[in-house]
Amino acid sequence: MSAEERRESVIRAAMIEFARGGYKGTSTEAIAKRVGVSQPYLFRLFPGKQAIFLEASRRCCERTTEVFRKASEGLQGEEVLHAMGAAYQSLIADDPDVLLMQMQMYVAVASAEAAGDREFGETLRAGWMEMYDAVLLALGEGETTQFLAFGMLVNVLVSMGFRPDHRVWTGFYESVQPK
Amino acid sequence: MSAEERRESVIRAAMIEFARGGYKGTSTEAIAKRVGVSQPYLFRLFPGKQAIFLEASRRCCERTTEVFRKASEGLQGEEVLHAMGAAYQSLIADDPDVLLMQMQMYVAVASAEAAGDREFGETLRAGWMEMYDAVLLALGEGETTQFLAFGMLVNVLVSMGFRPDHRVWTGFYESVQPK
DNA sequence: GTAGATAGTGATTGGCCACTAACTTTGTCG
DNA sequence: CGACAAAGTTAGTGGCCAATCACTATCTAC
Repeated sequence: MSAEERRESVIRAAMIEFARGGYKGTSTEAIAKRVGVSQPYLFRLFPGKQAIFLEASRRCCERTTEVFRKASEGLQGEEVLHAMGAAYQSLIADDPDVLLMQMQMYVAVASAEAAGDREFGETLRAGWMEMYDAVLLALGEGETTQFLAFGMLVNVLVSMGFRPDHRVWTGFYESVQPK
Repeated sequence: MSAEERRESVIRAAMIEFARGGYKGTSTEAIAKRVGVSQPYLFRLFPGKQAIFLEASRRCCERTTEVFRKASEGLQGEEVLHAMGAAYQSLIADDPDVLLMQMQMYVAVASAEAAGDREFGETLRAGWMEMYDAVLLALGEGETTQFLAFGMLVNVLVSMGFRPDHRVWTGFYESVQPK
């Protein structure tokens, strides 16, 4: 397998492992195992652990961005908001790790920033802004913030492990689709 | 100093350290240093690292809950929403670690859950629900979800290190206070 | 003053983990 | 064939870290 293909599979494996264990809580060994490759070989493909995390985070943002772009394609008005909500819902239904990876990215940036590393966050803010702008383009100034806010609440509720039948979810659905 | 007082100061120190470093990224040594006590002594006061994190998380929820209760006291209608928004804003202005600790709690629960530990999350969901119910009592069914959603977006934007003059914030303020 | 409890420390250990260095295997082309 | 490169491995290292054990100091009450 070519180095480029390997890098790709490492990033995919890293997304899963980092999503579940966090930056510090995931060993490069765990990623290597999932890829099916020896642990030291990761350091031939990437300069270090942080670089792998960074790529996985970027990929996570890109994937979400793409989902929003696709969902809003060719739609207008009320329909767009509904389609994008549904698209996000089905994204996290079929791959919950992208949601968790998002959360891990947020706290990783916060920790890096607290430790004095500005650069790490800079890259990820850029990735996040692409997603932001995709939503902005689809929904316009008025509804973008609100859409993202509800999205972030979803992230938190899922991360916290509230089951679908918990009252926080029934409250949530009544709020996004008032009768 | 009595053991109870020490436990209290450990929890306060832990909130700061865990907020910035996360669960895995914070050493018990760092907490002990901040308290001004030897590292092994922490294990006299708490059964283990996880127990310290759990207490710090609970404290973080309680503190937020209290802020919301106080802010809504004696107010009605439109005023309550505004007061609670302002209260949260001033909470995180004078102690940003509360916000970061929240985020660390979310991902820590997610990681524990992914590793098969249901119990850890159970306790923290209970703490979170107290905060939820404080908001529910103050704002009612209609606005609770929305208020929390915007709060979670604030958490994310702060964690990601977006500076106050960044356009995501101007977009945010326009959305919560439309002209 | 001494017995017991309470608060606290120093030294250590076993395990994990990111990363390095040196070596091997597998095409591939002249 | 033989040489070169690209893909990949085994073995090892230095550092950190949660948790334990055995010990010390201080106070209080009889």
